[in-house]
Amino acid sequence: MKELQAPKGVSEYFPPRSQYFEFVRETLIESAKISGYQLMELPVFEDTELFRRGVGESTDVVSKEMYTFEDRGGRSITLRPEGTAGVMRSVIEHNLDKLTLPLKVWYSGAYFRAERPQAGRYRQFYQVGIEAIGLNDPEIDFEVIAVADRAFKKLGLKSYRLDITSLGDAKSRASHRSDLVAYISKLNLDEATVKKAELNPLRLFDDKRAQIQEAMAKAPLLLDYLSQESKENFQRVQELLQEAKIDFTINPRMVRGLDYYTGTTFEFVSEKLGAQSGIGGGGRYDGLMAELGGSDLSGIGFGLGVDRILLACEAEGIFDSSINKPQLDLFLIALSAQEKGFVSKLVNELRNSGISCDMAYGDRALKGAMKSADKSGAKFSAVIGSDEIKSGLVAVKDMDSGESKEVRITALSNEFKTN
RNA sequence: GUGGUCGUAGCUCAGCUGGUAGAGCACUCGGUUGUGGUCCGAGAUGUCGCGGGUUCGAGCCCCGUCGAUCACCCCA
Repeated sequence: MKELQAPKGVSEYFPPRSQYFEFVRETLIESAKISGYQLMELPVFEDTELFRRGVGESTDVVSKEMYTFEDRGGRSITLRPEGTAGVMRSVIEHNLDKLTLPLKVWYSGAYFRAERPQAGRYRQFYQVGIEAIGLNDPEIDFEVIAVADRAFKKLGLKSYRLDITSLGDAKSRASHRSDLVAYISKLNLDEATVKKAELNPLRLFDDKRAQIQEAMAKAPLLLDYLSQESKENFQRVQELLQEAKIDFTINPRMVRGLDYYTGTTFEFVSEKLGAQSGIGGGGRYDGLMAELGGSDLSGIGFGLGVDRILLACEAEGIFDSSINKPQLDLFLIALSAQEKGFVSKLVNELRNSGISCDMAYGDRALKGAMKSADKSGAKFSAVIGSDEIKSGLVAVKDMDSGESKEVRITALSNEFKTN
């Protein structure tokens, strides 16, 4: 029989590491929630057309990394490679853009890209994202960046940096583009690079090859082409970041892989990871909603890579002691098979009243059962034998100090509620 | 997609110039009658990723394949 294994390049989280994954994801989500963002739960597959138009044909994501297939009705379906396009589609479809703006939503889930896997780059990966839709206001740009930064700081991350730039408005980009294309046309480039430049000349800026870096050293920068309004907006975002003491570097050569970005654009990079070091990124998108058939509203958002952030946390050693908290209040042990029924009934009642507890299953000797209690991370344990059932009293042992005290069995739920 | 490295018990790894597998951790049981985390003792566990080939003989050599990983690419 063929041995079954997970498809190539997917990330999986199981105990004990899954608790860290959960902690990371929930911390990211919490930062969005306390900033007024509300949940958006969307399908993992969409009409292929959505990503073609939303993300852009010229991107690698769309042109060679999508999981696209035909469903039984002959429709072309694609597993979502990113989150923003789906959110826009849903907002338009349900007229959410007619409500009070900005509309602020968060989302979390799995995304799919058919890339060659590597540490931190998976074919199914997890993102937490937010979108603030409907207003173009530098205060919102700041808020979005701050939501991400707050989450990273809350996690305890230290070795990361924030790069920001502005891609300006359509006019700024058009005038820059013609100069940039003229500059690139004078360079002596290989065929593949020329092709890349034709799709998106900006992408030559973050080519890692030394000769390209050199060739691009004197290329015209988009930041120098910003319109007055774009310039002022970008300036204001920087001021707000400074006031909030969020460190950043202006990186005029930063390029994002998705076509829809305009205006303020940013990227968080971990210094503890290898080639796949981008732990989050995002930016403003002016034309996206209109492109997808909605009203011509602007928006800004980010996607944070949960897998990579977990990797960064581990690389910084922040899970060594702090997070591994006990999960249970109480662990019960039946001394012999005689008391098992009594204990399992008691455990069920305690759980009904909201006490987190577990019990020793199987036929382990007391020593082994105590070991299970220890492993469970329970704060307290109690052994129940015939004496306890007769007297109605049980010794509840504090697993840290080793001390125990007598508690009435019927009073157990109150005992732990007050704790 | 391109190039490189790696793949041995649940985990981390050792295995000399090819002679038919080990350590530590974890796990189970025990150290006399109902109490874990330390200590001591005992025990179980591997088709050496998979499939071919070379050889009297392969975990060690060759080819293929799958997977992981590093860089490019791309990006979360």
